[in-house]
Amino acid sequence: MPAPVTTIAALSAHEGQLVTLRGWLYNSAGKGKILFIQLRDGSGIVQCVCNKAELGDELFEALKHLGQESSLIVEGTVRADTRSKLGFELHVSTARIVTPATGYPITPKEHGPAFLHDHRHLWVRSRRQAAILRVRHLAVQAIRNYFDGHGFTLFDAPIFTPNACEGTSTLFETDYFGRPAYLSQSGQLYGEAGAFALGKVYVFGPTFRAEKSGTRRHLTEFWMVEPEIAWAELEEIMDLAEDFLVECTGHVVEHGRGALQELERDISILENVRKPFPRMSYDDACKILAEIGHPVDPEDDFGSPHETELTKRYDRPIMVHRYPTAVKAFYMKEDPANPVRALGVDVLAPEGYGEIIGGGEREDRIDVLLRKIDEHKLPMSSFEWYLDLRRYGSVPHGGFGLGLERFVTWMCGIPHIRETVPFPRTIDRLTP
RNA sequence: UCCAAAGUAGCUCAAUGGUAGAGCAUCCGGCUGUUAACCGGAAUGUUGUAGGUUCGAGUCCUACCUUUGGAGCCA
Repeated sequence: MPAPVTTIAALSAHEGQLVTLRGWLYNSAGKGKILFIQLRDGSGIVQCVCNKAELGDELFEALKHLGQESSLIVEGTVRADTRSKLGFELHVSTARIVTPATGYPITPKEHGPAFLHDHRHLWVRSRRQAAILRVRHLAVQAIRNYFDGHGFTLFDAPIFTPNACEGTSTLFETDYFGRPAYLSQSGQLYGEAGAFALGKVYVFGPTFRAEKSGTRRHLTEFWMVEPEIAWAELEEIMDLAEDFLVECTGHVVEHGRGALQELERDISILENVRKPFPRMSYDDACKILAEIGHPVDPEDDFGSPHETELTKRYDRPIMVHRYPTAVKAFYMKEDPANPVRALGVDVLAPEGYGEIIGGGEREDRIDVLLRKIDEHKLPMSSFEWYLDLRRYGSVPHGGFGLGLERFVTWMCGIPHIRETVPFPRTIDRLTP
């Protein structure tokens, strides 16, 4: 009678018992008549001890010559052992080789990023990559939990869109039965329609940007969550962004401690993400930058080196609000107290991670909106449906967009965004 | 799009303008406590592509391709 199947993550509950594990050979080390196999099953890695005298010559020799990532099923006794990182190891009584593998390209030694990304379909098997993808999963879970638990309704926006949402970014054009269609660069305008229908909604889906940005903070395809709330003004949007980030960070830390430790993340920095986040106007941020020796032209948006210098001064995310209207999207509401400033807010993550959230209050007055569409030289006909939202019972409203991968990059404390998605799409990478 | 750097064995990298090298991976052998094991042996090359300079080019020059980092733009 075969021993019951379990997983490596659940091994501690089976100490002293005979169990079956199914997995892949992560690494092995022969020592004559004893063989150590590091078995990976997706839930963890455990050392399996094989003894020649107990397994017999034929099986022992077969296991000894098994290449990295060969799949196998092992049956053995779970034993506590202080020499194992896991605290347990499996003393193998028998094994079955499912599919032997030879020449697995990703070895335990170092590799360059181009090679690893060419083998992304295999690279995701490695400990570090698996840990990052677990953090991503927890981040998505936290985001859904937060909005679902705060009265928001999921409101899906289309991915094929007839025109630019903002008119600024470059879009991916596709052939839609003979006419052009564009991959969505934001679900926000549709989210606004949802907010006037359902009160509080969130759009959560993939977003596409054809900008030729080849930096460690950019993907051409990424996931964005965009809450949108009727009756909300800028202060309420900032309160929401703050509460949301505290909750999501807390969820990742609470449930992802093991993964974060695998990534050698300094968890104390994430535990520091508590209210209140420092809030400052763009003009005040410019003053601070000037004081610390990084002056900026206040009518121009500051760049990413300035952003980094600013965030270095704080131990938690900061919120910069009221940017110059001229550099912001047409739909952003002008500050009635100072029309050259817009009621927008960026949330900048600490440790140099920078902008993870952009949002604010939307222009709710149709006459101003008509003027802004004209000023931005956008095709009025494309926005007729959007203008209808102002024609039929417009109210103050707003929201923000969080870049999922940027949030995950920060949670993991890793240098590059491309490792936070299973198959990254960047300016020069479309495969695998 | 702009600026900078780099392309040599399956991988990571060496090689003063003068015979193409090492470690790892692979294959063979040895070892009863390894953790990126160790020891011995074997095999591994159109030096990104196309031109050019030179007696001679991996090395110098030009163009192109690819990759990496950064800027702008953004989440």
